[in-house]
Amino acid sequence: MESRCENCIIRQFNSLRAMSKEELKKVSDSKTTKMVKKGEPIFEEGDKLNGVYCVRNGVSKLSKLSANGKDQIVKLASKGEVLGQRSVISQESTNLSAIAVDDMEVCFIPKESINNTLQKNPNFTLEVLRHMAHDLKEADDVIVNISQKTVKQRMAEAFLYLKNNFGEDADGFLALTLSREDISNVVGTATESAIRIISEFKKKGLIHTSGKKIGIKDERKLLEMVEGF
Amino acid sequence: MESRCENCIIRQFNSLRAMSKEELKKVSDSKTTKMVKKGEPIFEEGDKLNGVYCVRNGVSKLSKLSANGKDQIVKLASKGEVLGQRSVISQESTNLSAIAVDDMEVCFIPKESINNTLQKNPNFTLEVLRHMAHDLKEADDVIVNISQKTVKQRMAEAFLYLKNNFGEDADGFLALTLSREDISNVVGTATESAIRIISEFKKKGLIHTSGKKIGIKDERKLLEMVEGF
DNA sequence: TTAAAAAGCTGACAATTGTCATAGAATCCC
DNA sequence: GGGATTCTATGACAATTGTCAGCTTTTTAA
Repeated sequence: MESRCENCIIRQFNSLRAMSKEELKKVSDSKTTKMVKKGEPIFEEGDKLNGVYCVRNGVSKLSKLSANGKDQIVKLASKGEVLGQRSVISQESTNLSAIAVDDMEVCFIPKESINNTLQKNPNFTLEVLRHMAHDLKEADDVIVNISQKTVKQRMAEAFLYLKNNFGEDADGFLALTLSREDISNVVGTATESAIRIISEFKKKGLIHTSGKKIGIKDERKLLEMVEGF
Repeated sequence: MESRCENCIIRQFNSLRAMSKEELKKVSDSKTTKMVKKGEPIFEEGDKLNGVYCVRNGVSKLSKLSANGKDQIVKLASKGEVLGQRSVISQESTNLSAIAVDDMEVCFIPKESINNTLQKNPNFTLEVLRHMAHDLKEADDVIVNISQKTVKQRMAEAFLYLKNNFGEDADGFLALTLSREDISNVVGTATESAIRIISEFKKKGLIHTSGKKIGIKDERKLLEMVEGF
């Protein structure tokens, strides 16, 4: 189901909102919509991107393969986020892979529309810049967390992050269900370690699980653990 | 010794080069130059910055304090780099401290000049954006390195990084001399671990030392170690 | 529906890394 | 110039984390 960018509410959440009506019309005329099934890539590390992808539905993991064959998930992007901006801006091939965690619906916007607007509309550029400044700050936080916190602390933090950013379903489970392997790749640890810590948290009554679903039981204690108590 | 921004060659290396003559003149009239002694802060985590700092001489470490009381060095900035951009752009207090590793000379540019140009000169904004895109890509690499490589690999990488970015002196030592503690804070490990690995590298003939100075002896083997052989 | 594949789980063990204690070397500064 | 302080270095030990192996459960697809 196609629609016009001018009317797309998703736009309210990202830098596209700083575009003028005319610019949006051009974008809308050149964009294409794409369905991506769970597990399929939107793009992969090293690809040269000819545009950016705006997430309409579903969640994507942005990850980077390390020399030892493990993926590190750097960011989870959902509705309203724009993927591939950095690559288009710096005109380099992308350093991250984007893989669907859910079934997804994304809009592809050719780089010409983006670059054109970047050069002509300072408000748009500034808006993109603000977003990127935010991402960079977050990246700094991730660096400090990974290097200074224990795996257990980072696991606790990851669960809280998932709750705060993706919410819970009707039964009190985290709305975004990740495989144990994905969780370990967010946290930056071995899958077995992640599983072990999940078992431990369950025993301690911090979380509860059902299949691969995880629910938070004692948020306060998880928070204390993140802080180091 | 004061001088005019219009004539400053440092500018060639950073986003200020995208400013027009008039804009540069305004910047030059409002800027102040400051000497910062080794060990002194330019600004500290949580400060609200009223402008950015352009490094004319010396090296600064950008670090973030973690809950366990250790600093994590996120970036080493030298001649030509602009500090505090992110904070000024997002109008938040800064998330990093900037401390002089050397004696430094920096120019302070009030945020009004920057913000004004950001709103009026798309080329400048785009240039800043490109820089930030680059920083973000580097930050992703750091995340993957820290989470997927061993301390030994990261130490080897740090030495190569120091050689490539700051060069060597006449005697073949790394031009930028960091304390063992700073090295451990770049790598994200305990100071004792860093020292132990330095000893080990010395025994294996990968590096040589003289006091706190470190020189690279076998670059190839260090590289192999980084790659995981 | 069922066989195959993938994901989840646990134990045992090894490797890595951090912590604490201590001592010598270098540096600072009065 | 000499005492105090900080930095470097190393040993001993403990804690954390990763690896491998084997088993169970869940999911996938023929």
